[in-house]
Formats: sequence, structure tokens, C-alpha cells
Amino acid sequence: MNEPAKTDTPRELQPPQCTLLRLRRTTRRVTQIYDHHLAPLGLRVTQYSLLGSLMGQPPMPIGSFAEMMGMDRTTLTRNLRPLIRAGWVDLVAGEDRRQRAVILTAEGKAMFKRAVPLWRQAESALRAAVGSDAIGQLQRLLDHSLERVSATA
Amino acid sequence: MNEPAKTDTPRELQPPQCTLLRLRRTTRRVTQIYDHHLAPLGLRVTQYSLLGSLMGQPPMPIGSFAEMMGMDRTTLTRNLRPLIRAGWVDLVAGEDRRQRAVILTAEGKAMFKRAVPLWRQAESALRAAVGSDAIGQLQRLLDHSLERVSATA
DNA sequence: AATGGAAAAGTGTATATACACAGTTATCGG
DNA sequence: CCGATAACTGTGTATATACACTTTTCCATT
Repeated sequence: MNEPAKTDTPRELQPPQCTLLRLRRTTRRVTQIYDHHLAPLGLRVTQYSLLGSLMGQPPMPIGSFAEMMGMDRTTLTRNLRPLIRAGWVDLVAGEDRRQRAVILTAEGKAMFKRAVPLWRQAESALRAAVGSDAIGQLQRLLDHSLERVSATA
Repeated sequence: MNEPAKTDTPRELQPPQCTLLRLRRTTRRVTQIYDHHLAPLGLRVTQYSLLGSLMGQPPMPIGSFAEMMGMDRTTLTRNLRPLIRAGWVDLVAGEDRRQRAVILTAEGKAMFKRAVPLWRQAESALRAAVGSDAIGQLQRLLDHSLERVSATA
């Protein structure tokens, strides 16, 4: 990998004061770590979180589920597709003929349980690399930021 | 929006101790904020950050640029496509016949300069909602985490 | 009961992300 | 000089993300 010319802008200026740039960069990297840990089961971390969020839940209408996940409704629709194809999740009729509700199948529950140890490994690896104190603070700040930002909107 | 049955798992258990879930959720939401601010120019925040990172730079080989952005090389290739189509960046020959280097066009520079005020508005809105102290701590923790995680890999 | 508005969900389109694989060019050992 | 290897990049495929638009269904008001 060739370095660019040595007379460049100093690195201090490279990631400017952009909060989102840092959020996105870090999310990309950490997502890779979790995905690599989950890879032996052919599961992505987004999928893991969807399965886990459905554990022990009654049938969840798409819209409610999307809101719970903090995800756009149409994003959730697409994200459910591979899970349905794999047989881990099913769409059933809701209380309303407009609604379609998401449920976890027996295979989905089993898959999630098999994935938990791998997820735990990923979480541990992250905690070991970054430090428990920093992880705790980071989680607290992310929760705080999301709450504030959502209240504003 | 119908609420699911009231006998659900309590909300405290819903986002479990998953650091990445929080990172991804918050990133989704904050990305929307920035994208909405940049929408009048038809620019996404990822594109904004690519243009900005090219400002004042010599021609950047794809690989070096990807490393600088903390982005997979092939992701960068795809992300550059709309910018090239729009005429904001160009691919030129590198020092090597293997290399292709990215440069910012005059239109790209102009577009970035027009976008800076919109980006600043987004950053200000985020700071106002979340609080300056929290934003500062969040940035510091994100930088720290990324550095630690990258050193480990 | 008819109807118009609101609610729930899906689709078209475009970008963002990255792994596995393939193609081309440089470099180095003999 | 030649062949093996490494370096640089692109493509195929799959998922993740969300906006604009459409379709279907419910419901309230007349």
C-alpha cells in the first residue's frame, strides 16, 4: 500500500470535527468484528439482533417492530427477507387485515441460542480491546444521544 | 401504531448489553439528520465526507484513500461511482500502471464548499440536541475505541 | 351506507457495505 | 531474462439502509 505524498495535510485535520464521520467509521469497524465472530453460523449481526429482539415476544406488527428497533419500516421489511427465506422468522396475520406480524420460528429460536455464545465472544473481544470503562461510557453516551435526538425529531 | 400486548418483556431487557446494537441504531438516526440537512444539494453525508477528505489532497490511490477513510477498498470503489457520475471526482493514472488515483474536480470542490454550511447546520443541530459536553465525550470515546480496535486487528 | 381520510404494509430505486474471486502489473530470486 | 509472488484494483453477489410512491384496509363523518 503506497502512502500518499509525504507533504500531506496533517492527520489532525483529516477527521475534522464531524461526529457522524466517527460514528460511521467506528460502526463499520465494529460491525466487521461481530460479523466475523458470527460467520461460522452464517449469521450477520443485524440478523442476530432481529432474532434476539423477537425472543419471547408476541407476534410483532412490522411497524411496531421497526419502531422498537429504531429502524425504518421499509428497511426492516428488506432485512426480514433473508430470515424468512432461512426459515427463522415467519409473517402471520395480525389483529387487522392490514397488519402482518413477525414471529420467531422454532428454528429461529434454536439458531439464536446457538449464536449467543459467538455474540458473547465478540462482545468480550471488543470489551478487552477498548476497555470496560470506555465501553460503559460509550454505551451510556450512545443511549443518551439517541434519546435526545429522537425527542427533538 | 398498535402497541404489542402489554404483557411484554420489560423495555430494560430490550436493548441488551450489546454495544454494537447501540452504535448501529444511533448511527442510523444521526445519519438521517445529516442527510436531511444535505438533501437540498442532493448530497449524502458519506459523499460529503469523501469530497471533504479529498480537499487539498494530491491524487489518492484507491487503497490509500480507503485506508484513510477506514472503509473497505471495494466499498470505496462503489461509493465513488455516484461522485464520478456527477463529475465531482475523477480517476486518474497513478505512479504505477496498477494504481488509479482519485482527485477532486473543480465542480467537486465547488460542491463541497456549498455543502459546508449545511453540514455545519447538521452538526450544530446535533450538538444542540445532545449537548456539547456529551458530543465531546462521545467523539473522544469513538476515537479511542476505533484506535484500540484497529490496533488489535 | 357511502366516502374520504388515515393507517399499515409493500415496491421501485438508489446508495452503503464488505467478502470471495479474478485480472493486471510490478518486483524479486534465480 | 523468466517465473513465482506480491501489490493494486475491479466485479459478482448479498445484505443494510431509507425515501417516494402505491395498494389495501379500516374508520369516522355525514
